[in-house]
Amino acid sequence: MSTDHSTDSAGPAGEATSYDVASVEAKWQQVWEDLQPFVADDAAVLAGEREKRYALTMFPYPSGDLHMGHAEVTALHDVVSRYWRFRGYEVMNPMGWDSFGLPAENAAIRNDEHPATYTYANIETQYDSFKKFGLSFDWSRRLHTSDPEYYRWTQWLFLRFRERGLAYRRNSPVNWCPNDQTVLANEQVVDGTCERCGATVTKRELTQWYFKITDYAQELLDDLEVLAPTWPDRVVTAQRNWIGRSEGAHVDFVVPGREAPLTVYTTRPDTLYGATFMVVAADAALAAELVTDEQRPAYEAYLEQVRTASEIERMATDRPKTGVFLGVHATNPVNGEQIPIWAADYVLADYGTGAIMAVPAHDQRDLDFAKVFDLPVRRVVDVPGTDDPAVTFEATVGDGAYVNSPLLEGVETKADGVRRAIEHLQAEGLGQGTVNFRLRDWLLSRQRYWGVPIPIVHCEACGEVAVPDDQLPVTLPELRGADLKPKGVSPLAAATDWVNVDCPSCGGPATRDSDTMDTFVDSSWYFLRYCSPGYTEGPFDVELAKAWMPADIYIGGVEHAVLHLLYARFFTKVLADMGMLDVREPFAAQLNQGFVINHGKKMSKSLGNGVNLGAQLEEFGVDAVRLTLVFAGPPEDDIDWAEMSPSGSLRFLQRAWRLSGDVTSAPDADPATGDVALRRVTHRTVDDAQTLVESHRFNVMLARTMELVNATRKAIDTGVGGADPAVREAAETVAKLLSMVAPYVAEEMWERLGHAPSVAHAPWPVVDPALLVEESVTAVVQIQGKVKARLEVAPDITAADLEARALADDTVVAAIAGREVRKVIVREPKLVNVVV
RNA sequence: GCGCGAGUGGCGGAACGGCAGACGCGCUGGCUUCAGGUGCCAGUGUCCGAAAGGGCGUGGGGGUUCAAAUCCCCCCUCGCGCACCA
Repeated sequence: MSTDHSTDSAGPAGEATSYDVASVEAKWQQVWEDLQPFVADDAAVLAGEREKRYALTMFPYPSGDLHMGHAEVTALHDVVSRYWRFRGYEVMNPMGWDSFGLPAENAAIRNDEHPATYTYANIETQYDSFKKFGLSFDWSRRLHTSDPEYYRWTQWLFLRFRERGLAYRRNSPVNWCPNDQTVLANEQVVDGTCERCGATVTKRELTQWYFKITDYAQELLDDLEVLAPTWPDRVVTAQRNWIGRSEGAHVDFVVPGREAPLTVYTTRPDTLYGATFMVVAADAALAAELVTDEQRPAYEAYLEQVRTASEIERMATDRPKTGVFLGVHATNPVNGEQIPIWAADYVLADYGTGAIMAVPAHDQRDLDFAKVFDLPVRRVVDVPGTDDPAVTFEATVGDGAYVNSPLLEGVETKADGVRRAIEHLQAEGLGQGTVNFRLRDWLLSRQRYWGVPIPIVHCEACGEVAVPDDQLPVTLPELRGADLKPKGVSPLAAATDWVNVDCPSCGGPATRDSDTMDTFVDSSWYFLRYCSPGYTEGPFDVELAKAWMPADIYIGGVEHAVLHLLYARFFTKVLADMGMLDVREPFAAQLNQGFVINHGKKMSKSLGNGVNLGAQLEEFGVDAVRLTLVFAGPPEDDIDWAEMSPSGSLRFLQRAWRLSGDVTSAPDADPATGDVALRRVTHRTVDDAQTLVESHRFNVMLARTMELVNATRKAIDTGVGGADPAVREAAETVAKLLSMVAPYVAEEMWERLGHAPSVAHAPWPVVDPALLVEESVTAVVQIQGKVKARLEVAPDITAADLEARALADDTVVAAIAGREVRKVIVREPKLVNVVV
């Protein structure tokens, strides 16, 4: 189908009735290129000449060309940034590429080439598409995280973090993706599978680099309160859950024959009398150490079984509990009872102390375990309305009277019980009140090629040695094709020329760390680099970052609710502690756009239901596609492209454009001499548009713009006519409002209205408050809350007058029909409610 | 299981506690047109009615209020997030 929506056809007066989309796009792309209208002026902001606004959108990964999702998010971004520019702010509006990562590496293996080939070719494709899309980005700030000039500073930051004890190496079981042959951060494991490729994740014991994000757990949690008013609830909640703060106690259990006590973390120290056994994580070192020789074969067999079980199996909550007795006992500190210590996989090695006291009566998981292995169940809280869990096998968790608990006699609530128990434990030196977090340290090592090399050298004599700052960047060796195939260790390890170096410290033989960094490291600070992209003295110019930060809005997908957004917050806090930033939160406000879906389903290659952005642009033009995306509904909602009408959008744009041909007054005509009724509509529309854009209700802003177009059309055809200056004012206002969404047609209108480009440089219409006051308003009269009559009244009518007019109205009198008027509520000038 | 969020015409969606359905899509009829498309005019929640007019209507039930799509409680449905975190 090759529908031509843009053929000029002659109207009755020989006037063109539509514009040609393709030629208009070509024309204005060239003009914008020449004008360079969107470069942010650092000097103006540093000097305090203009207030700054920093509009940020999550930068894309360069896989293929842009798709509908990119189109939507950048269309929304452009509304905000163009609006801010209109309102006189100095707007920074950058874009770049998150260009390290696996897809490029996999493509390189497939095509026997270097990952950079795929990466930079796609970047150029996307760059051209962004330009065609008419976005007002400041391309002078363009960056790519895979450029050595960029990743030099990623390495620099890593070294600074390490100096502060915030980057460290340790040996521990890690999530391993057998397909990508690399480790994954906890955050990248989704339902036991690799977030990227979907392969079932397994565990491996490896020495890996970590960022100590847990040092900032409390602050990351606390500052969510600050963000809550301007961040989406779901993001704040997701982060709060992810950080997972809980309050409880460490309790020491003496293990006879062992010097150190076995310490557990519990949120229910008040149920200590009900602890009838203990469980240690099967894969924790502790379990291997505690097990008796007699039980060792059984334990090792169990451990083997646990290790080979996939994450998916392990995480299935309804699967029967498994475990093995370790052959040892511990002493319950409050009653001296000897209780058995078991190993099981339902206890996690890396949460709390990796060991728990099991209170089966009041914890369902412990009860399930007790049931399987026939361990005793002792109720210590008598929760009203429940039966003994030992009988029902339903653990109880509510408040109740403590039983079998001498220390807690007379205590009635859980909160009091916990408090009393902690006081006792602390007084007796048996334990400590404490706080625990679910958040783990961020595992950043990756055994892949296309990422930032970790700037560390391992020397036999000196150990771990940082590459000196003046030797940064540690650049990637040139590897391609089959060299990059995953082999369980980083491909860099095989590049012997690159790996073998002299120790920077002693000059002896040493090897480079051959892992690369998680690409989330790259994206944790790119928004700072935008502030001074060419800076060579550090990752960013501190003065400029202080001037531009925080980003006033961050637009992007909600899929980054925990990963990227938490990491970026962490980096910002560390950099603030280093004195390089004076904000502790990077993103003042956030907007999560919905997905563009098709026929009710997420677009995907496997479903084959993708909508090709390029084809849509070809058929309807950039403006119509952008208008469709922004008008579809609230930005947070999903858009089902199958239910949208880009052809309707184009029809509207043609209708708006036609206005500009019907204005016959001079460009400098004084609007004050124009028709007041139309001027009222214009000024009311501008006033509303401001509120609507600021509250991100862009779809309603467009609805108002459509109403203004309709009103202007009516004025031209059946009202004051095209020569009235109010018509010019209205048409110019349409061009400006529309330019935030449909820049091509807006420029075209602006030019046709006799102005020099660009409409983006035109002043925002100043709202005349006098024109916001309506000549008359429609007051409704309700009887018992039902509307019975409407009255045209002056906006400044008094309550008494309005009531009198309402009660004198014929239909009102008839509706009251002699009944007794009990009460009259008057909300002048809009409403009267009569209660009879 | 826990936590968020959302339910409004045929559809996307509007609506400071105060006229429900703005704006648009679609559809129906008419004008323009050789024709299709475009453009223009009128209509379009639902029920009764020829009309005037009236009844009913924002997932269901209850409540607060002169007045509830909007606030409160309970329930249902859908979507999303987290999930053996002691």
